[in-house]
Order: sequence, then structure tokens, then C-alpha cells
Amino acid sequence: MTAKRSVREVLTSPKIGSEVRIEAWVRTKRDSKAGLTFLELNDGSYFQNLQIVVSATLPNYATEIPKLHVGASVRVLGTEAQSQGGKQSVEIQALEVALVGACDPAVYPIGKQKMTYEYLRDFTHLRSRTNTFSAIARVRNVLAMAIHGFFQERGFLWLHTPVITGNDAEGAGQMFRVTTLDVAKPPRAEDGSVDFSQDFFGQGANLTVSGQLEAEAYACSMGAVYTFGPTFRAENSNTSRHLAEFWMVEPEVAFADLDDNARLAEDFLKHLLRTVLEKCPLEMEFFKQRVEPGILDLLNSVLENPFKRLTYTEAVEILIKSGEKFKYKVEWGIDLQSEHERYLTEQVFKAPVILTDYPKGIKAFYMKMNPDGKTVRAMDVLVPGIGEIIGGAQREDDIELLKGRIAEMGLHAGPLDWYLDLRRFGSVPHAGFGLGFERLVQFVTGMGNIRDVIPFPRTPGHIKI
RNA sequence: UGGUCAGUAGCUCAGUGGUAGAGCCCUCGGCUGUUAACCGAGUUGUCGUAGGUUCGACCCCUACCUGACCAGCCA
Repeated sequence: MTAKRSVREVLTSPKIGSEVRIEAWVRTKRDSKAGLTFLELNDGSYFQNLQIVVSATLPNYATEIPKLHVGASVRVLGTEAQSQGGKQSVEIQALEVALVGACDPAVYPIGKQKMTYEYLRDFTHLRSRTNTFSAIARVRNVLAMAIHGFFQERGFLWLHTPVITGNDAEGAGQMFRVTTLDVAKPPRAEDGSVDFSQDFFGQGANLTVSGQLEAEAYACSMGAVYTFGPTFRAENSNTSRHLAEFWMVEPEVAFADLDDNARLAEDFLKHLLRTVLEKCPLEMEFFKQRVEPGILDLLNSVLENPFKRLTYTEAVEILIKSGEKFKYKVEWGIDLQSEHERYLTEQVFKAPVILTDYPKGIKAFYMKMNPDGKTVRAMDVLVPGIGEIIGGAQREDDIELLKGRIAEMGLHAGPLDWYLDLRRFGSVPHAGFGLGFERLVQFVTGMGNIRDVIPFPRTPGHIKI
């Protein structure tokens, strides 16, 4: 049988005159009743479609070609040729065209017409057949591999942290309960509460909200590690930036402080942007034309300029002196609101901003205390358009200070005893951060809604597939 | 969870207190190495649901359903 080639292979390294087999789906069709049909096929391998020129002299032209509607799958045997048309350099002169699977246009939800993102969210299993969603899928894939590439080149170990966790105080919002108990009639303790000692794990269990604490354990033996996997939050958040299930990247490095952490975050983001611009030029051009006109300028400016670095205290001063009327008043000690973060990154600096040294009252128990006793070594990386894309910190490595913080915040020390062991035995300064993968994909593509950059989004009230 | 906005043909949208429109899709005809093809003709509707006001409601009012956006939480 004639060798199969992908649309990408034919368009990027044509072998003019050679015979090929193409297996793909019809994106659009133009008939010339004078004796030609032009099929545009796509197989997901490439942004561009491959044009097939079908002559009316083919034996099944009158019977099969009229059935080739948008969405139909086809197998084409043909010859690679220089195109006479202006919009592509290579095309296939068909020798045989076979309909593999028909697609009835009367009921097919995906057509050549304009469709809203909202409409396509009802067809998550079909939307990757559109230009936009197949481009997103390829960019997402390139970004995922760029993440592994960045860390692997630097000797980081990819750590598989558990999806089911016994930690109930990871401190990042509502968790999903994991149980095999009969939900209708769970066993009860004497005080009437559900008796999770009879549950599968002999205690309560949840889906993870972060792999950070486990990553710290391995960083304190393997040196530098990263997690990259799914994360779950049961918050009732209905925004364009929140999912109940999303992917998160969390590097953790031993013998590292906050400066090392900030440098790593900047190098990391720039590596990812550089890789996508290099590997997905057609997709990025499409996003510029159809999604966000300024996207290429934005990404290039992020790449070319050093990230602005300043402390929380300096940021608060800038915001107060700006004279800008904010909905929420700025004063030292408050958690910065989206409007404040956006003002800094979009109006003041017009570049990504790394804020460090936040008041201890608004940050987690594990962050390292500064000598001033008021601030901790936390950092947030803010980017234009999205806001916070990375949150991280140097961790508290002094066991007494850490115990004090746990008590101060009213947490139970017992379940965290293993975490204290990391400070009890060969403690080391270490730091890390978390990157929301979908927010990265949003930032890179310019897509406005996070539900459109993950294949099958989970949000409150929505888990159809 | 709160605030705002929206729901009209399979899709994208317009519309007026007095009996429902366009483009795309689809079918037919014409034309062309076409390319978001083009030109002409034709088919397509419980106007989100339930009440109410009115001689008369797609339009005004109320409730509900669904969705989006913004905010909070965060990544």
C-alpha cells in the first residue's frame, strides 16, 4: 500500500511527483462543476489544510464526491504536486478518493459558519475539529513538552506526587472528598459525625490541591524536583480564570533562596514563550489575527525585557501615590486585588512584575519569615492580561519558627509532623513556586476563557463528558 | 456565592405594542484552477419556561431555568 504521510509532512517537506496516501477529515470543499472539486483536508498534524484536487474523470466522482461534506473522513491516494493556486505551494492530485465515514451536514454541529466559544463548549468532543481548538491543542502540547524540556535540561527530577491525599490542611481552598463509603448511609461515630476510620484508607481522604509539601520532601534529598499533574479545587468559582480540575507545575529546589526562585521563574516563563513562538508560528499568527491582535507584541516584549522586581511594600507605595481611584482602597497589609495587580503590570510597568516579601498575615504558614518579623519571603509573578500566573516562596527551614507559625495560625501540628521532619533532619534553605498550566496557555494564546484551553473543562455544574 | 447582562431558524445575529427577517448551512440552477469561492432561486421558527398587564405581547411586568461577564477565593 502507498505510504501514508501526514498533512504536516506533505506541506513542510514535499516530495513533488511522489505518490502518497492521506487520511484526514474534510474541512471545506469547493466544487467546480466544469470538472474539478477542491477538497481541503486536515488531520490535526498541522495548522494549514492540504488541498486535494479531484478531477471529474475519477470513476466515483458522481457517486462519492457529492457525499464529502464538512466533517467526513476520507482516504486519498494521489501525487504530490506544485500548486497552480496562490494560497498554497503544494497540493495533491487525486488518483483515488474514498469516503471512510460520512458526515451528515443536516445534523453535524460543527460547520463552516461562525460559532461562538460558548456554543462549542456544548460540544467539547467535537470542537477540536475547528481551527481555533486544534491550534490550542497543539500549543498546549508544545508547552507541556517545553516544561519537561526546561527542567530536564537543568537536572530536575519529575516527581509524581499523589492525586489522593490524606492531608486535609494544605491550605488552598475547598477539597473534593474521596470515599468508598455508602453516601446514603455512612457509618456514624458516637457524636453523629461520619466515621471515616471505616473508610477505604482508614481515615478521610481528598483529591490534592497541591503537590508542594510532598515536593519539598523530595527536594530535600534529590536537590531539584518538579511536579506536573492535575490538581483539584472544590471552590464555587465562576470566572474565566478558574477550573475545578486543572494542571499545575510546581518546581522545588534545595539550597535555594527567593532570589534563585525568582530567577528560575523568569527563565522558565521566557523559555516557554520562546519555544512556542519557534514551534507554533502558524498557530500564533492565527491567534493574532482571530483572537488577540496584540498577542505577538506582548509575548515578544515579555521575552525581551527583564521582569520588574519589587517588594510588596514598594508596590503599595506606588499604588497609593498613583492617585488612581481603586474600588478597594490600598493600604499596607491588605491582599492586593486583581485591579491593583493589573494596574501595576498593565499601566505602571507594562511588563511582568515579580512582587516579593508580603505581609505574613496574608500568606501561608510555610513561608520563610523575614528578619523584620512582619513579612515573609513570598513572591507572585504578575503578567498583563491574566494577573497572577505564578505564586511561590522560600520555605521556612527553621523548625522552631515553623512550629510557631503553625501554632499562630491555629493549625493541627500532628498531621504535619512528617513535614517538620524535613527541618528536624538536615534542614536546608529551599524554595519553589506553582504555575497554573491553563493560565499559561491562556496567556500564550490570548484566549479569554480558561474553559477553552483545557480539552474537557470541569467547572461548578459542568462535567458532561 | 454576590452584582451586571443575555436567551429570536441547525449556527451567527437584526427586529417593531398590531400576523417574524438577513447571512451562513442545506437543496436546485449558473459560473470559475477554486481557496472564508462567487451569482440566482428555494426550505427552515412553541421568539428560554410559566404566569400577568393589554383589544392585541417576540417587545412591558413578575418568577423561574440556562448561559456569559465582573468580583471574591485562588493557579
